[in-house]
Amino acid sequence: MTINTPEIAPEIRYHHGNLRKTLLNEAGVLIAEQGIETLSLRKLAEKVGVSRTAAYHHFKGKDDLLCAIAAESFRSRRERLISQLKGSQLSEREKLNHYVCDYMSFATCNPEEYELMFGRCIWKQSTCTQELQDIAYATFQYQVGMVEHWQRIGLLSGDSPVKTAQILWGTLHGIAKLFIDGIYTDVTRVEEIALGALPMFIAPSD
Amino acid sequence: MTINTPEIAPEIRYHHGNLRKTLLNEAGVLIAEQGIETLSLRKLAEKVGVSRTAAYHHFKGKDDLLCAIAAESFRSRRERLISQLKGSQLSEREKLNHYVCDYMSFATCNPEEYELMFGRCIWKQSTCTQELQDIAYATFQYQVGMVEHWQRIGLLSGDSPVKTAQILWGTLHGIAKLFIDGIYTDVTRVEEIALGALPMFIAPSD
DNA sequence: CCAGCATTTTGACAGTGTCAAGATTGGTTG
DNA sequence: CAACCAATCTTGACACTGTCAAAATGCTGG
Repeated sequence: MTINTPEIAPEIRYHHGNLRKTLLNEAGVLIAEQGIETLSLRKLAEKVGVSRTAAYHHFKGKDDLLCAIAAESFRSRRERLISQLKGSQLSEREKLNHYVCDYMSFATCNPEEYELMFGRCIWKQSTCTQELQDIAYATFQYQVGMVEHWQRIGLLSGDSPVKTAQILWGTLHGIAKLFIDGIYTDVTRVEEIALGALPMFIAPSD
Repeated sequence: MTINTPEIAPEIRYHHGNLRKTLLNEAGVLIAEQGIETLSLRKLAEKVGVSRTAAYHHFKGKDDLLCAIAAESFRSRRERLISQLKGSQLSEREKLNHYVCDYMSFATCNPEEYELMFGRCIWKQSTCTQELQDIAYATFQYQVGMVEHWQRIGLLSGDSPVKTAQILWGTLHGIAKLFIDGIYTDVTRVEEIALGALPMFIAPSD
């Protein structure tokens, strides 16, 4: 029995093996494809090939699953931020430009993932996971650090790094959201608008 | 017949009389109280004292009802904008300040209404009413006109009025949304942040 | 080999939006 | 005044949804 390798020929078994990770992955695919509000645990279970309530032994409920996906997104986003600014022979001004473009590109290319990370469906509930809160706060803090650095070298204006970071983030977030939510329809100009907003933050040279 | 005044003693009648308006009003109350995603047509019908599917003879469906509420909000918002800037002995700079504060105040004091007007639940669907599109576009155009005026008198910087209006609106919208959606929790500082962003748009006073 | 435990399933319940068909009423026309 | 008709509302039903309790199943340590 079970001489056939189960990972090469994953036939239907009662114990899935790594259902939690599979659920997270497939849920991410479904969300990206069909949107975050039309995701249902039942559709997800059917797609994975498992019973309706199987997910409840790996997550406390739907919100818990969404929080786990969002936390994973924050982790990957934070690592991308770090790797982008570490090894690079770009000038600081180019790095700032690149950061803005990358932020808008991520938002417009992965609108449902962005909505999940920064949308109300997670944060408005009081059921927000501590894990998610931690990684999200860490990511924001890292961005505050970036702003602080750009202020120190005289690239960005403004007094308080936190305040400046809040305004900068708010601006990018607002423009992105107006597109993602379908109020602005011309997606090709989202980066253009964001870059147009950037000079307001730049300190007057000399 | 009908000597007894039906508006003073509104006993239960088969024909409600003005169900459409009542549904709109009560739906607005429910949304403001309990949030937009927890609004259900059945709860609404029960509150109004009518059958589950009565609303379907006045609206094509839930989306249609939401669009009608949002359209009404846009109308009232537009009128408020106009009346604020018309009769007022404030300086133009004070008017701009007032506009920003009022925008943030409206968003934070009526978060669910704001979410309904500018959130994805309406605009992402393809079922957006033509009436809603028209009044929303008119409202935005009015704001573009305001920006154009402030640019002409040298108060606001930037070249294209549309572009500047997009960035300004995006900034206010982003900050408001970060609060409304529960990412920023300190609501008392939302106006402070928005006013802190404003100087970036102000033209340098030669 | 078997008991215990983690995992998965089945059954069920309360909600939801929405459609079709029937019931009631008010206004209009003969 | 009466009869009809269209507008309005209700009842019934269906397919979904999230979630819990109890039963079934498979893995694993003793």
